[in-house]
Parts: sequence; C-alpha cells; structure tokens
Amino acid sequence: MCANGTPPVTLRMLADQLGLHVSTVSRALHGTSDESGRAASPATVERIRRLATELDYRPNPHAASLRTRRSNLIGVLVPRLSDIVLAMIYEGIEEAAAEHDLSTFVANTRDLPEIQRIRTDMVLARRVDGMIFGDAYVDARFLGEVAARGVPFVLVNRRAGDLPSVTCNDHLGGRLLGEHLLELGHRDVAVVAGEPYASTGIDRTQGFVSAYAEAGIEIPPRRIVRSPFDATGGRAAAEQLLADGPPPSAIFAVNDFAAIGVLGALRDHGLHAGTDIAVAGFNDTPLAAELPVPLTTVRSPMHEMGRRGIELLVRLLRGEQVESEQLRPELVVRVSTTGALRGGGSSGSKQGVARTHVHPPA
Amino acid sequence: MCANGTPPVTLRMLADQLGLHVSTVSRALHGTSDESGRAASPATVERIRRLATELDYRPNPHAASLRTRRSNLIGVLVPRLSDIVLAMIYEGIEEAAAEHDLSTFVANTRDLPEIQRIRTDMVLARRVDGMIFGDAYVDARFLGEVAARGVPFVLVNRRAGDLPSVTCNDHLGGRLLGEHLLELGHRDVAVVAGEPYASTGIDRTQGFVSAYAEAGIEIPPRRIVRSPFDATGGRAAAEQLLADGPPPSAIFAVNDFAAIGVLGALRDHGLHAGTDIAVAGFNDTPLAAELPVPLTTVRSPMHEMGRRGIELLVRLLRGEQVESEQLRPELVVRVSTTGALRGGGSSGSKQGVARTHVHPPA
DNA sequence: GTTAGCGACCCAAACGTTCGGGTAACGTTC
DNA sequence: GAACGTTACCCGAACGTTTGGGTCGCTAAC
Repeated sequence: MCANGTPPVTLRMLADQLGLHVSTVSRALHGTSDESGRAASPATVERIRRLATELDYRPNPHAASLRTRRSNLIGVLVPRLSDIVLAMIYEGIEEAAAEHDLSTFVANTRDLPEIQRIRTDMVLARRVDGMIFGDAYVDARFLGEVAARGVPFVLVNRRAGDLPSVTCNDHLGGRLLGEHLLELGHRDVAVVAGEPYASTGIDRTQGFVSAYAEAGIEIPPRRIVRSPFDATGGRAAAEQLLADGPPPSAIFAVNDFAAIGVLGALRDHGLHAGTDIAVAGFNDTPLAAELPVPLTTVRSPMHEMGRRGIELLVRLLRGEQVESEQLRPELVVRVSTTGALRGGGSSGSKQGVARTHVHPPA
Repeated sequence: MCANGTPPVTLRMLADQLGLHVSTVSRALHGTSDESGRAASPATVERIRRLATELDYRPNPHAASLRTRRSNLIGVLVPRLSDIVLAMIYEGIEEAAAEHDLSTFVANTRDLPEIQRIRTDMVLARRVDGMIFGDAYVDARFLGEVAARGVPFVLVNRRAGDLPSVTCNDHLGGRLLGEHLLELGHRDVAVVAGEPYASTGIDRTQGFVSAYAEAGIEIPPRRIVRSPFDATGGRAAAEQLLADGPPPSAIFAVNDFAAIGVLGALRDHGLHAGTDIAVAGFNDTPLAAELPVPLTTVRSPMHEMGRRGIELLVRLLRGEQVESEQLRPELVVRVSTTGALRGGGSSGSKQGVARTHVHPPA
C-alpha cells in the first residue's frame, strides 16, 4: 500500500498540527464550499488547505469507502482487451471514469460464461459501485442474475434484452453497407456473421440482410456463416464460402479483423480484393485504412461508446432513470469494395482512403 | 458499493449468529490452518465455515486494507491498451494477478510524461501495493522519482536504467532478423526504428545494426528513421525512405504495426512486399500471419511477459531481491521476406506461415 | 434584558477487519 | 497439590474517514 518509510499523512495529523478537530479538517477539505463554510471560518479553511497541500495529504480511500459504503470503483468486463475494439472502448471508459473520479478494474472473460461468473464475483467482492459489461450475451440470462443481485450496471458494445446499454446502431451500420454494395451492383453477396451470441454480429447481419431484402434480393442461408471475431475466424469463414460452388461477388465481414482474415483467404485463392471480390468490414479499426488493400468499413464510435457507458452508469448510480443509447455509424468507403487504385502508383491519399461517405441517420 | 437491498454480511453477523467473538470467526476463516487451529476447535471452525458459505460471506476488502495497510491492488500503466502488444501483456498481467489474489488498475498514459505523472498519482492515491510500468522512458528519470517515493514497482516490455524489468531480449531479436536478412543477401537495408525514448526500438535496432556490422556492413544513418509504433507512423517512415534515392532492398520495422504501414506505403508505390522489397516486423502480433502478405517477424512472448511481471512484483513485495528478466524472442519467417507464394494459388498453410525458424539463445 | 439565531467549531459513534494480548478451564507432571 | 501447558476462546484497540449531533460565545431582535 505504501512501503514508504514515512507513513502517509492522515486527517488526524493535520488536525493535531492545526489544533483543530479531525471532523473540522475533513469538512474543510471535503465540503463543497457550503459544507466547508459551515465547518470553519474562511481563514481556517485556508489554513487547513494550505497545510494539506504542504504535507501532500491524500485521503485514504479505504477508510472513506468503509465509512461511506461507496468505493468509487467500477468493474469492467470485456471478452478480451487484445481485441482492439474493446481496447478502444475501454480507453473511453477509463478516460470518462477518471473525469468522474472513478477508478476501473478490467477483466477479460474470453466470452466464456463460466469466466464471466468468476470475474463478476471477483469484481463484486471488491465492492465496486457498479459494473460495465462489454461481453453481454444477447440472451441476457447471466446478466439477469446480476441485475437480481441489485448491482447497478450498463452494457457497452453489445445490447441484451432491455438492459441499459450503449451500442452502435449496428442494424443501421449493416444496412449502410448493404446499400453500398447494392449500389455497386453486387447481387450475390455473403456475410461473415460473427458469433451467434453477440448482438453486434446479429444486428449488423440483419441490417445488411434487410437492405438486400428491400431491394428484392434474399441472401440464402449458405451465404451467411458464423465465425469468431478475429482474423483466423474470418479466414476460416471465407474458406468455407469459397469452398462450395461459385464465390459471391462481395463479402461483408461484421468485424474488421474477420475482414482481414477474408482478405488473406482471398489472396491464397489468387483472388484480388476490391476487383475480383469486394470485401467490407465493420468498426473502422485504425488498421483498416492502412492495409495494403484499404478496407471499406463502417466506423463505429468506440471511444465515445466507452465514454457514454460511464456517463450512463453514473446517472444510474445517482438513481436516475436511464435509457439505452445507440450511436450513429458512418460508412467509410475504400478500395476493398471500389477496386480503385489497383496496382499502385502513388495514391492521392496517404491514408489510403478513397472517399468517405457519410450517410444521414435513419 | 452494493446498492442491494440487504446489506452485506459481516464478520459480526456470523459471530453473533454463532455466539462467538468476531476475532474467532476472523481467525477461523482467514487463518492458515495453524492460525485457525489455535483460534477454535476443529468443530467450531467447521461450523463457522459452513455458516460463512451459507450466508455467502464476503470479507470487506476496504476494512481489511484499512487495518492491514495492504490493498492487494496493483496499478498498471501502459502507453495505450489499444496497442495490441500492451493489451496482450496486460492480459498476462491480469491473469497472473488473479492467481495471486491481486486486482489491477490499468491506465493509459499515451507515452506522455505529464499523463504518466498524473496517472501515477491517481493510482498511488488508491493505495496500491505496487505498480507495473509498461511505458518506461529509457532515461528512467520519472521512474527514479517514483522509486524515491518508496513504491515497489517493476517494468515490463521496456527496460530503463537498472530498474527491475521483464523484457523481451530485444537486442537478440533484432540480431536474429539481421542475420535472416543477411542470409537472404540483403546488403542495403533500412530500419524503421520506433520512438527514441523506448528501449524496445532502441535495442531491436541496435541488435539489427550490430548483426550487420559483424558482417562488415555499416547501415548509414539515413537508413534508420524513427517513427511512432503504429501503422501511420510506419507508413510515414517508409515514405521517407522511399523518397530519397534508390530504395533499400529490405526494411525492418521494429514493430508489426509499423511494418503494416510500410506494406501499405510500398503498395502505394507499386512495390510488392516480399519480392521487390523484403519487409519484416517485430512481435508476431496475431495479425502478422493473417495479412494478405504474411509478415516475417520476431515473436516476443507478450503474455508471458505480463505474467512474469506480476511474479517479479510479487517477489519484490515479499521483500525479496529481484533481478530483471529477458525473455527469448523467436524468428518467424513468412513470405514478406522470402517472397514465396507470390500471386496466390491456395497456400500450403492456412496460417500463411512459410516456415518457422527457431534460433538458439545467444 | 432576555432569548433566538448563527458562526465556528468539537464530540463521538460508527464502518468491518485484524491482531496482540488476555483468561478460564482442563489436563499433566513432579 | 502447586506449578505449568494447552486448548479454545474472548477482549479491545486500532486503521482513517464521515456525519449527525452538540456547545459555546457572540450579535441582534423584541
């Protein structure tokens, strides 16, 4: 806690040194001007403040938590932080949490229900004030139990049941991409649809499918394959799509990493992404623009999602009524669907962005 | 902390319900069999244990920390969790921490000294038992101050001064890559060297350079360009290398992400990685194998690094004397340097790994 | 000339643990 | 049968805050 030679300075030390009572010191330092105003004269408050900074007083959060029963701690569960999507969401969470004087614990659950349970228990044992789940199963079974235990929490990235969540409007995102590929004339398309328990994959797929449905095109089930949300998963899914019969003319992977796997598989098959087969991803990961074949994708505001997650949780902790939020996605068109810039020559844009196409909200 | 209706069960509740004193209950539940043995009869211990599990007793960590002055909390600082290298290291940290009943706070410092300061203060204010820095500046100035404050800590990923650290043997890694490129006949090579304050980039570059020096080839300064550790940085560095005069025949980027940026830049210039110019990275990020042009790189044991970091810190907290550790890197050869598999056809390996080449340690 | 009100404090009881000391009862040993 | 050890507990003081209540002296109103 503090292996330092000198033990940390406490309220009592300040009080003794000033000839005051600890409660006075506490109020002076803590109070919101009205509290400290009633606790001591302005001059005294000033004296206290000065000594506190001089001695570098840091309140002991354990003592405070013990007393107040609030820890200012938030537990965060994610499938894996090595998924950059979650990492960026977490960056938003951490940033916003710091602004609210909250600290966060993160734990990786690898999307495994048993680990979700164990980690949730560990986090709760630490007496967090609330939790943020980034690994919700769409069926909300486990989360229902957590809710029953009375712990305030919100979801980010994935929605589940009618629990409060901050998500990207994934349905719209899928739809934007569907419309984009339709516009380009693709009629035989496939979806690398992600895991069946994650609302992200489900909603993005559904949005995409319904865009096609509205254009009178039904995407057959064999064109929709599930997959893990990573490159290896995307590659395997693409292999499967390329294995039976004529390949689709476009592939939408519900996640940039899966899309990268698709790109790799195409290359292995001697196919050129963007010209032979259009490929699109989702999330607009920083890498998407930098890939050798820049990737058409849908930007989801990951950082913002994390921030909003904390804001929502804070409101929940205040006892306010909260509503789920959906953040607006944005289509980002690059050469993996347009096939422009093939075969090099210095590109006009260093970012490899062919053009950015912002759709209005639905 | 617990917005639950029923307040959490405490030692006193157990004690009252059993007609015992709280200290007895505490010792029975906590004691290491010898302690609990002296505290109560085996039968009583059993009664206590049973009631504790029945009522689902969870010790209040704040109360315990207040009393013991140990929090079982570890603060972790990283440049950014959205850097997958750090994310994977952190996964190792978290895993090992959990095994030691430690919880971790992570904070992103974006490699900015001012934020390192602020975050360190925040983390320390939480009364952590120790810290792990993944964002060390090689000059160790700031860390020297932290050490002076008496906080136990270790470094991971980057070394600094003679502070205890767990790193990859970056020098060896750079050397392996140098030897590999020499073997392939490259004489005019360039290095995308990373940030000048990070030991990783410095050591990898130095290892690479010294491999060449031993072969009698001196790499001129203009062939060594610094860059941020991301794709955009790598791209910019590659542009710079390609801008003046004839391009090198191989480029070593000290980080996979920078290498991906290099790949993108090459493509923009109509150059083909692996055949026109060899490209190598460092870290063997999961993506490296999945890229359209699979990337030759050096595997650094990131997860393990995190684990060892915790182990080292735990020993430090026990007051033991500790030594820095260097983990062994491993060369992974893929087509971005060998140029095999060009132009597709289904590859022999789904992973895109041409061959894996393990060097013995130095 | 009493008293109400207020400003500037003090008091003390929590919060849930831990841990260095009791202590009473019950054997043993010499 | 006195001295000594054990066994199986109990006691109580911390740890550093917070917070609902005092209290005391002063001014101002009636």
